[in-house]
Amino acid sequence: MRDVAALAGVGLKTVSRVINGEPNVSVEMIARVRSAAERLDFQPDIYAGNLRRTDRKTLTLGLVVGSVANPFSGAVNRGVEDVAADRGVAVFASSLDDDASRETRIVSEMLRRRVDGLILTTVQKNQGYLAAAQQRGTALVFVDRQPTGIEADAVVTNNAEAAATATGHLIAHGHRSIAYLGDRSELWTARERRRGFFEQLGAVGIPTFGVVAVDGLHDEDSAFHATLSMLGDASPPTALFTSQNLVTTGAIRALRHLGLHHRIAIVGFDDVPLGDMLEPGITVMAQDPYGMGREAANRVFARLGGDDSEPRTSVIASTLITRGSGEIRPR
Amino acid sequence: MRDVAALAGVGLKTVSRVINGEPNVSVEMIARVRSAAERLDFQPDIYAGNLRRTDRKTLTLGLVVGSVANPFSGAVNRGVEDVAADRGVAVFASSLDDDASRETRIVSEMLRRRVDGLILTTVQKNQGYLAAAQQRGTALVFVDRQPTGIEADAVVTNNAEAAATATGHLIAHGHRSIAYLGDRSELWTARERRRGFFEQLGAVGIPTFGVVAVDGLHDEDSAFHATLSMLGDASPPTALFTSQNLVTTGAIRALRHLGLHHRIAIVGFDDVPLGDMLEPGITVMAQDPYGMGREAANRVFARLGGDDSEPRTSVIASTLITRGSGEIRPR
DNA sequence: GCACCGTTTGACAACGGTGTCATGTGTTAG
DNA sequence: CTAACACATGACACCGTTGTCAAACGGTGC
Repeated sequence: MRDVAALAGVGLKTVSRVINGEPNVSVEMIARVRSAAERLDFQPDIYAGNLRRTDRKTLTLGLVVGSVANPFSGAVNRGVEDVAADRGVAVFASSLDDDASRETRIVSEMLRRRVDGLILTTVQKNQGYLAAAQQRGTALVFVDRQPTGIEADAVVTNNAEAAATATGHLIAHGHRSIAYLGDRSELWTARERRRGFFEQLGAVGIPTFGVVAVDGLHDEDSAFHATLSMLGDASPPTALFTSQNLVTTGAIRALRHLGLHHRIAIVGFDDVPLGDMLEPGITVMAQDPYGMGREAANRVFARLGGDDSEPRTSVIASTLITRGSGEIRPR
Repeated sequence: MRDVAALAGVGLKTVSRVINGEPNVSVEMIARVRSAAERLDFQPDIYAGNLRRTDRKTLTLGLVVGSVANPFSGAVNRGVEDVAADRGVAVFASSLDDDASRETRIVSEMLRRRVDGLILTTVQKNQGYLAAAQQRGTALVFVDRQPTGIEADAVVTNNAEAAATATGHLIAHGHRSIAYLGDRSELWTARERRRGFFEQLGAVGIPTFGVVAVDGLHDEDSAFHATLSMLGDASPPTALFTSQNLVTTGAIRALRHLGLHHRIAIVGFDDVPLGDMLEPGITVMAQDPYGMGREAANRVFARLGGDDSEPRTSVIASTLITRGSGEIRPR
């Protein structure tokens, strides 16, 4: 900037004024500074400016998700980005792989970069360590998770309700013996879906003590093997409820492996890519990750804009998409 | 930091020394500063430090991709992130949607944030506008694109060669009438794949003037309709080569819509999620986006580390995955 | 006892910008 | 003609941190 000022033969502050479009600068000055800036390809350093600026905004958001390579996280990321981009805000995304030990490190890395807000899909049991950052003005929004040990906004799917609806769908098609294939129970979403599943069974009077339920499935492979061994039992279930997309594909793989994909019903939580083109098509309870990302970003900007109402939890509805696999009736 | 110094009753510089682990500080000082920093939950401002620091590194990378919601881009993103995270570098990802007008804005936004390096999947015809940034020391690496108007590293798939191999695979299964369904020809990758396709036809003596080729397909819908109208012709092709994953799924949808998915062969460029579970399974030429991301990040860090050799293009091989759809023989 | 040296510490300037304020200039009202 | 005022401009301090340098201190060798 000094170079620009020198080249244009004006004071530093005048350059600053022109660059930031402040009023009370003569047209001649504006032209001179503009052309000098152009010639030097001057780009103001956003962080240097923020050092002195009173609002202290870095126009930066941190997003912590499972993995940026996961389609669910990708859609959340995109939702956040779209809202942020409208305000000239850039987004740091970081993958956690559901590894609690990485969480603290990643978050602290982002705080060192003075992000204005953090959107988090946390895995640690307690998020109390974020209180200091929140106190200092960092906007905190949890997405697909309910925070523990701290009061903050959250954006979640109607997990229990949606799981109950999905389960009800199987029951409505005549199933009484439905197995549950779930993710690791440390995850709040997994517990909620499990709860919805069992509550629905209870609601229609299906005894829950005999229900086959496997937890702790976190990838295709573990789901594949869990499904195989489950269906090898003496009295296998007539339908499966899978609580997450990787678990769903793993289970489908197992059904096909055994040639049972036209006989055993399955409803998955979370949409599966190309789920409509399989045979049968995969019936799913589809979440709206893009909408969740948008809502989370909107909450962040509302907080940054001064909204100091009570922390609120936005619930984003999911939709049952029937494609065939959930409508198979038991023999 | 001033607060920490005051609380510990030491000078500013001493705090700085402790935080950065510089030598020649007494153990007693270290303990006093540490505990004060702890009590205030002090996080150094990385950008303020970089202002004065001589190396001037923000430990930040910019990544410009098609869309963070696209699985290909997601995998690239993850590859970049994994390499960057090892060095404590954070990644800004931004989606372009192949919209040339957004490119300049997004890049300039990143330069204002003083990213150490930029990894770009550009769409504009010319990247000469990046020369000034490159001059100033920003490491530039193009991924899935060959730069024009500037000399810089690139990481690409062996597009032409892989397209030729895929085409050869169809020819080897008896096809002589193969249609080409391609992306917009402004994209370098689309042109390369088209070239590989036609060169392979030429190589085995199939006259190319009669070949049905459609360009400009950029989403499922356009590919769906292009495929429908193509197969409604008097003498439809016996096989399809689709140059991109969305085009592939659009074409598959059309084949199923017409009930031709077991009669017309198809080989897609770029892998399709769950491609192995369709019937028939989808034969694809799978790229390695994760590997591309890693390689791109490695190139960036090599340049930042002082490597000033000639710009080089890394070619990442792709793999033909046969699953059924590419092995259908013509009637 | 004194010069010399290495270690520990803090004062101060600097990084690239912005906020504040004073100064200079031209215009308008009385 | 002068006071009052709005506009245009730049000098200067400051944001949070690190590089440089000098000062204070204790130990060592002569």
